[in-house]
Amino acid sequence: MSEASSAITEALHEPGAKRRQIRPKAERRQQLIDATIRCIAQHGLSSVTMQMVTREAGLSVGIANLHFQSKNNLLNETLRFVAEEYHGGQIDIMEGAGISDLGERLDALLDFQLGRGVTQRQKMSVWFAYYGEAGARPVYQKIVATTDRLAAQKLERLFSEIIEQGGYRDADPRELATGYSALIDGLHLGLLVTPRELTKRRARAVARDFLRRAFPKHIR
Amino acid sequence: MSEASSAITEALHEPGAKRRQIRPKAERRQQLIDATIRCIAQHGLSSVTMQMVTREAGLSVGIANLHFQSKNNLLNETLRFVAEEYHGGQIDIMEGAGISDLGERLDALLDFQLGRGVTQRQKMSVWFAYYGEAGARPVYQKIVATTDRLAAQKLERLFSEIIEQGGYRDADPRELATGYSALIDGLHLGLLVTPRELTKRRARAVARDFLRRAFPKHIR
DNA sequence: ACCCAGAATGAATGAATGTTCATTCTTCGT
DNA sequence: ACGAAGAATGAACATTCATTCATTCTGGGT
Repeated sequence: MSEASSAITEALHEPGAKRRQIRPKAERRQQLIDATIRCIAQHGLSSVTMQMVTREAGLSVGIANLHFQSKNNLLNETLRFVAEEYHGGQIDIMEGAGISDLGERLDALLDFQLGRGVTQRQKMSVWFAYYGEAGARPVYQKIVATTDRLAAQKLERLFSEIIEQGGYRDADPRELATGYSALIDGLHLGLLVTPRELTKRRARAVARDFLRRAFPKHIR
Repeated sequence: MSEASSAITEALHEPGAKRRQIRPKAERRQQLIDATIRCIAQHGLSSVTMQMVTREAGLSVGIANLHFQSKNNLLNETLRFVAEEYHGGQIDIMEGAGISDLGERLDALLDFQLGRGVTQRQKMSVWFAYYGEAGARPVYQKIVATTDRLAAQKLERLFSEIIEQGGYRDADPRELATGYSALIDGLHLGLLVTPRELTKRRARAVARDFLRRAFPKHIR
């Protein structure tokens, strides 16, 4: 305190002084969404405040309502972003992603789902924070539903191809796809809630085991 | 308003008039926990207020802080109740429950996990509402951890017995137990978030399929 | 019939939070 | 160099919520 602002002009040049910067709307929006994700992960969806988010973003409180109209809208857009990032990544892999061998493609999918990018606590926290509220908020259900359905269809098709290629008997692609998706979700949940019991390595092994039982010729 | 209380003594006999009742502490606590569950399911954990809960319970606002010391404590106790109900039910079945045949016991477990009692939207909502916050609140992790670990051990032991009895090769009880638990959690999540896509009937079929692949001699 | 321990009430309180908006500041085109 | 468009700020405001506590009421014991 004692060393602060001996002169007003001085303040602009002080170490901690943040110069007001003007940036395009899109950039600020992303900045705020990223800050929201970090806040949800650290404090939980129910205790996130606008002040918290804007401080985390290094911005003032007014700006959030400037770019998003309300807190609710900011939260919705954040969910949309996370959902599209997650499902979008999956879809890219399932559609091909330069991998022609179906077994390898499955492996790539598993890597994405339980690898670095997605399994960061941050993203998982956000994911389940919204899921937790989804029962009471149809808005959240609707936001996820679109991309979710698309990803489910792609997975079903991939499984279909694999089943045909491998000539697997008694394998229903829809049932297996539902099971696999649920298994991945459940593993994410375990990683989040009981990280002591379930390591990322074990989660991977469990998921691979599921795939191996279903498609033994394709996985290891 | 116009017809209300023409005389003070009258008020006590009016149709809507609720007479103050004194009940033992334990009963009031349960009453409040039940109301909390309904409120979380209907409005979401983040928008539950004390006024909401006490109104739902048909009691005054002061009483919640009389029996639980704070809102946080009420929420903690509610989670503890739900966790014990769910895991306790599972453990009872796995420990025997009068069913000697292991395959039938597995079926009973599945019935409990995806049957009427647990799959009620109410209970699922509550379950995942807390999970959503668990990443940021170690308290919730700790509350669930105890019963959760116990249930996991019992499941592992049940699977061990089945593996031995069936002489299944390449079946690791721990891995299978982790996978099955995760699958059930994931299915619950699907039932909650996308009830249109996933029916209870299909969820059951998916879970049975998992068990059949692992223990073909025991399941159908 | 009466009494009192303690259960129940709800208005009052203070703290926290979302939203607004008058004002300040940057940038860019001219 | 200048001015305008609009990006950014944060103090102020209204609302909502958890918590408190002085007061009222109930029912079992005597």
